[in-house]
Amino acid sequence: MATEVPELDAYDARILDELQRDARISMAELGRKVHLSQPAVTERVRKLEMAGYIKGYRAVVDYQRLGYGIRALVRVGRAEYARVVKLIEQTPEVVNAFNVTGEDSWILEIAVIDVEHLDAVVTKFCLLTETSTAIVLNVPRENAKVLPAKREDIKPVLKKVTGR
Amino acid sequence: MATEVPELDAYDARILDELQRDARISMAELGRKVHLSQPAVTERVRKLEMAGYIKGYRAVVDYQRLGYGIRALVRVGRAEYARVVKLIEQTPEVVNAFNVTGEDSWILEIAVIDVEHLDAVVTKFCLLTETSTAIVLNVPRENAKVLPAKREDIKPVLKKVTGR
DNA sequence: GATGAAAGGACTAAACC
DNA sequence: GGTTTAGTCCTTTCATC
Repeated sequence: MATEVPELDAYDARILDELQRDARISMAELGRKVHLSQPAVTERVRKLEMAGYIKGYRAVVDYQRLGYGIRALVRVGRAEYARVVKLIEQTPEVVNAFNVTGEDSWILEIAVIDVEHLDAVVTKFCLLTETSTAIVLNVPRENAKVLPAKREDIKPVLKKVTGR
Repeated sequence: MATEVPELDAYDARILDELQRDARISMAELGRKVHLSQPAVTERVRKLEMAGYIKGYRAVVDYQRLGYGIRALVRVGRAEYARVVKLIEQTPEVVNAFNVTGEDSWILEIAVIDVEHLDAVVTKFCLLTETSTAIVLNVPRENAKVLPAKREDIKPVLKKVTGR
């Protein structure tokens, strides 16, 4: 449900912001940044975790640096759901797998070493159904921070044709 | 360059693994897990950060819980590069923006509150060029862990037609 | 790289407002 | 909900092996 999130106040929003910026910040330092005492922020972070707003904390690694020279987005056509999921599970090169509406049922983000490796991974999915591969040239925005949704942030679309 | 990463040994690989699992683990605990002393892991983590293998640490938030009821992937056709980048910069709903090869120059991952909000965001890009929107139904794999690339992990493709 | 010691900072739990 | 305090644990920086 796309409800508002009235249970989150400005402190929570700032805490979520800071933890998305640097997840390894100490609770004492976080407290200083949001102007709360250390036990207070610690308790709020615990509640945000318990309520499922925060799912975890992850180190962000550099694919290129780790030897993955190519990132690609692979569109995969209609195929039996369970078969695709199983193949994804057997393919560690898939870093994100979206099941989506539309002609292409899946969009997979993969990280591979080189073209030979790309071939090996894409071929596995080609055996199921049609695929279409796009190589990532660059990523001007990656894993942007997300704040609690506020409906007033929606900028209404100006439609040329209005009713009545 | 898609080089190997010989400068990373098994300890570094385990450290990267653990920090991708839980970025807020203490250095003492991390040391216990990878069987190194605490000063030793601390130094290794510092080096991994300095060398750019680790780009940072982020809290992973739940879009749904934060009020974003819809995630979508928007394919955006050919358009002037700078104009697209500028529009992305002005659109906080874009959480990932991939500039890719192929007919669609961009694939954007967006998080929006509801259909009205989706309309507002997609329309901004429609004004530049053609777009195609696919709603995310589910995400069986999200931000999977990545380990240092090893060429021997590539499973060679069995081609039906072989040369000579 | 391990170990050990010492100082500073961070975390937890309790009492209290 | 918030703060403060006290005790414990963690981290950092030495030194030494």
